[in-house]
Amino acid sequence: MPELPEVETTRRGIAPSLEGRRIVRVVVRERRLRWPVPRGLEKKLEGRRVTSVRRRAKYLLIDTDGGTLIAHLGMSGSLRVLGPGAPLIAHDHVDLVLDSGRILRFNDPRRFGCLLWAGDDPERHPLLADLGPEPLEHGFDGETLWRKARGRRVAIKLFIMNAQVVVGVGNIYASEALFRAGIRPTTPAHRVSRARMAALAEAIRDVLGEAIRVGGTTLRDYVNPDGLPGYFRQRLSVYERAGEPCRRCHTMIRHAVQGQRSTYYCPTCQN
DNA sequence: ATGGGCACCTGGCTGC
DNA sequence: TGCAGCCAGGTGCCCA
Repeated sequence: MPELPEVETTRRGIAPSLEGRRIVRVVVRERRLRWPVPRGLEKKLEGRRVTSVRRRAKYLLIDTDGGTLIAHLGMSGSLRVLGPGAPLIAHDHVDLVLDSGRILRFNDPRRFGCLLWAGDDPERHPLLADLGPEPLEHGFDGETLWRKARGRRVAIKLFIMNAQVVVGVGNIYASEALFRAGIRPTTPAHRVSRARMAALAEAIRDVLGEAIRVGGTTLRDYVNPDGLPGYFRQRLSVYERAGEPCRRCHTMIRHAVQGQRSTYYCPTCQN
């Protein structure tokens, strides 16, 4: 569920409670996530001190003085920081108990998320090794996009959702960024001009940045580590607005399916 | 190498 | 009220 803004909001929410704290106990109630929670993860983590909490793409990297825990929230996962003795609810799969008494609790109804051990140098982990640039950092611009699009006939929406092209752009923000850039989602990637790729890169940065600033998008069940929703939903231009008027030109927003996923666009503003 | 489709899972909503 | 069917913030993997 969470895209980059929701993962970043999660990171900012949990980091202050984790950094500098020691993990005193790890409780795994359900190992069957996207990949099984490794046997022995408890032993790896117990007694370790958290040094930092970082994000790469939609992965959270919890660095300790003895290696790094990789966490992914999948479609329905969340991490919350709770007080001692907080009651369990359905799908509370894993707890990291801290020396402060607080608990970092991983909940994931659909179990598409994962918790994996990366040891030192997590960047070399197979899941992270081949990732493209971070959209909010230097090294991502229209030129990068344009170059990678040479010879690529895939639809531009699928192209920007490809983590080898750029990371962190999921289904909501792909539609939103294409609306802002005025590009039809079905346009083959290699047909998008340099100038429009520049506009698209800027739109991606803008929409992700704005979403982070308001705590991400809550459509159904996303909550940040304090249990609060994100407020970007009311700023969505097209996502889940099929049949409603475009905020810019009042044409009805349209729905389409690409790669078995919903796409939304304005047929007038996006060409 | 590229593109397309499937799989993994639970829960909420819709319509008969 | 019950239930089948459809849909959902992701992404690795298999096949042509």
